[in-house]
Amino acid sequence: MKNNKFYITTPIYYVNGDPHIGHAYTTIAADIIARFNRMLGKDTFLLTGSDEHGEKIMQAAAIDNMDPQAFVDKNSAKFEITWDNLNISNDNFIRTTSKNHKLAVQKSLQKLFDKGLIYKGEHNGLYCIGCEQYKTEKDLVDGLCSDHQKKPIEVKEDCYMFKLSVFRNIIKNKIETDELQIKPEDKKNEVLSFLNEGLKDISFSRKIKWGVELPWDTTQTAYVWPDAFLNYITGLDWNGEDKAPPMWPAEVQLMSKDIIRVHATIWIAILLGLELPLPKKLFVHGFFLVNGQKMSKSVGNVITPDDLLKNYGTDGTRYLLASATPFGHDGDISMDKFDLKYNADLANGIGNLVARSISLTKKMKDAGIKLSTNSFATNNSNQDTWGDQIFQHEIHSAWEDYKKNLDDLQLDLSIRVVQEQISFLDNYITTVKPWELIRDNNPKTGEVIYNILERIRHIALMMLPFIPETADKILSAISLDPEQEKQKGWETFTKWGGLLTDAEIKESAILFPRK
RNA sequence: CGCGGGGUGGAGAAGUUAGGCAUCUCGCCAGGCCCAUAACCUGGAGGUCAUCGGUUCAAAUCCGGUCCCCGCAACCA
Repeated sequence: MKNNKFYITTPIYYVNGDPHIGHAYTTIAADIIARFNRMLGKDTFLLTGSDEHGEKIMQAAAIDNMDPQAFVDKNSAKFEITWDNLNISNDNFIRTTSKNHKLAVQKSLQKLFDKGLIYKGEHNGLYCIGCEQYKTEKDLVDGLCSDHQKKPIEVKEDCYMFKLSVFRNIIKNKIETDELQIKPEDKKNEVLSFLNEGLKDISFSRKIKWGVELPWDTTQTAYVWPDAFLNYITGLDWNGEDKAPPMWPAEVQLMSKDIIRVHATIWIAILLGLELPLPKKLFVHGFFLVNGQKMSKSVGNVITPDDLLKNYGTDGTRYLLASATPFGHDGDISMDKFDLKYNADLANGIGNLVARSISLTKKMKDAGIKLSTNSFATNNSNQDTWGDQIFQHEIHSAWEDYKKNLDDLQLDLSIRVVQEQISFLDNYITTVKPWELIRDNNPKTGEVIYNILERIRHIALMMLPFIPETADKILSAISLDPEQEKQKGWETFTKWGGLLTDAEIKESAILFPRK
């Protein structure tokens, strides 16, 4: 029954700071994929949310002189506002401080504990007295705390451990056989070679207050792994019962490359321990570099979602991020490159194309000519290379390519298919010269303009997952309602001829002003 | 020999799984068009596909060596 469902998740973001471009990238990509699957008619659910427990939150809250709960309320709201500004169509926003989530985490931990998968152990940490906090190896420079230039002391602390090690072989097998897909291929290889080195048991709890209390030992709270990862199911209103909700498992879990290992090991082991189904696919995308450098506050080259929104608007930002780089690989970005691409693809491309098409239509109407589709069927004997057969075939194969690329999550490639359609139509207009047809009152005029507008309809629908507001504007301009179009079903709206010949064509404002 | 990825006209990328005319976007040059947001269309210049060797009728692609660059190495999208 649930063959036709599509569940996609983003990671939940740690809300000790503001949303940055990487969060936006993952979330926009997930939204595009979700919107595409809704277009296909699938029962689609998009989940994102925030990770709100842990020591760093406590510290950040203390610096702001705030209660942790008030602090995460404030910060997770910033994320929700950003997603609103980016027109993200998430079906839920899961917060790890929500009551239902905490309850489900506790039930799950108890279950793992009862099965003997959690045992009492020790956590060895590097503690910096200056910072009053634990450091990881990565935090250290030459073995010293970067803030205090002191060597941290080794501290042993009681905690509960999770038997991750026992899951190595089964996880390896599931990945090798693609029962659990990891894409792209190089990331799968990386995970497999990591698994070859073996898995160690990991700490599952800490002695800090800000977290989910362990049911059997309230002096400890859940560490990030059981707390954060379970959001992917609690986000579906799961309360920890034995059976997963019908939407689970996820078809796609999106993430960036820095967290693939923990997902492919710890998260999967938790699911195996709870005897819940595994996600179908973990898809890993790359990082952004700015002019070849890693984005960092100290270098001062950070580009924020708000910077992009201010410059390019909602749809401009969505489009530029989605097409900036091959999906699944690192990419180099800069505001200069964004400006170029904005002008080339959005202003000069789709924006100008729509403007010239609508203007031609208006001139045609002023000349008293109507849209028509009549004579093509009887007109096949002519030598016109722009005949309707070619025209229809072209659009059909374009839809196939488009769908194939999006099914494979190749966002950048599907955008390229649409760009080809735009070029094709620009070329058609230049070649057929509708302004001459109108002037000469040529009997083909109505058909030619129909062809142009019908093609605009297809382009707008292809763009719908990427730039929904703009697609909406374009469809409205040719008297179509996006929701009604989608209702017709994929097979219908991708066919040639969806535009009505009596459609009222409205002028629309400039879609993307040039930079 | 820790693991993984990469080196393709001036810039950014595709193509490598499956060998078969080196492709796309931006930039540059020349022409065209006059519907459109100084837009759009056509043509052109520019590449020994990092490098050396091998296999083959044929190599960016397969094999071996060398030189560079970049990630990861347990809670940074």
